[in-house]
Amino acid sequence: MFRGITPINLDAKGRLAIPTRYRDEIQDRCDQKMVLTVDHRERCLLLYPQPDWNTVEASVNALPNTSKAARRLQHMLIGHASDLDVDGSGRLLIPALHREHAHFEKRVVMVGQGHRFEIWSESLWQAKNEAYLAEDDDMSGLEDLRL
Amino acid sequence: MFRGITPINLDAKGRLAIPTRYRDEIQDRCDQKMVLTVDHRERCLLLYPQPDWNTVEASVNALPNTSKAARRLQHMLIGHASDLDVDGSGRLLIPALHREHAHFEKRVVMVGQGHRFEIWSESLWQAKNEAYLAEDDDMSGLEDLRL
DNA sequence: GGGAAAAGTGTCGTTTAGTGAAATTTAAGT
DNA sequence: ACTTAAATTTCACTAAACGACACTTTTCCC
Repeated sequence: MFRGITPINLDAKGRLAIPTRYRDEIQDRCDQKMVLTVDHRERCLLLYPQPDWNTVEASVNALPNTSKAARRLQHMLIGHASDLDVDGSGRLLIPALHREHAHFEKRVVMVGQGHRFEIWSESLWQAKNEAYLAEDDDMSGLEDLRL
Repeated sequence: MFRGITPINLDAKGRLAIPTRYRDEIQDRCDQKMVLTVDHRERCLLLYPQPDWNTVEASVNALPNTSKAARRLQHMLIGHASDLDVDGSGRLLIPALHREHAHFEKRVVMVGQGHRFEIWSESLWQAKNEAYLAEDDDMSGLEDLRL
């Protein structure tokens, strides 16, 4: 399980060095084979170990393509999915289009989300957090939740 | 399986250079013989290895042609299909009519979609993505989906 | 039918981006 | 505090993509 948030500097070629504490698990789980795609509602990227991605892809593809929401998901998630290999130094080259899509400059944050990671431009991430704090706290539908 | 998204510049004659990472697979799969057609609901082109196209064509032809939707599919997909050979430098000449249909200028993106590719004008692709991000997030019917 | 122009094809050279390795810096353990 | 190991940054090399050029073929017009 991936958890925690790590700030990372991309290098001059747009490569992202994976935090050391995740490397063993990634090695075990997918033999360095990852899949990068975009989030369909936020300007951030999603990084899956390949086996986990395969299940996501299968369930998205199984949706009825009469549904508009389903086609949107298929277009965004599947359309942007790219296979990436972790190199010998534990780095991933983020394709140029993905960097542009998520407005990456030098500093990004890598956010563990269980079986996948979110990757944000640091400035967008901060803005997002500020926005959440400022928002009204509408917890309707979540009344039974104990935090 | 074709996966990933690649930006490409068409040359002055409207030729598209296939990304090298796909070339071996295309060579194996169809001996450089591809089929290009148009999508029936988006302004983009679809590129199949010839054997994959043959199965698509067969199943579209098998549809009852009493159905209006079926005739539309046959008209669009089969009507616009054209055989293309990858040249010695790994390039495809996109016929002028297809370029016009999909509003190609210099920059296009090639999107791997499993057994086929979508090819978009870069500006249309970006516009489509922005539209999706801006859209209201109506996920009704997809409540059980785990991404 | 001949000529010219346009469209198509192939090759080459330059530039840019991707890859891998090396070296310096940081951290950790003795 | 010093040694060792590890991680990150920098540099150098390789390969792919781009643009340019030249040659071939077809088509349209005279």
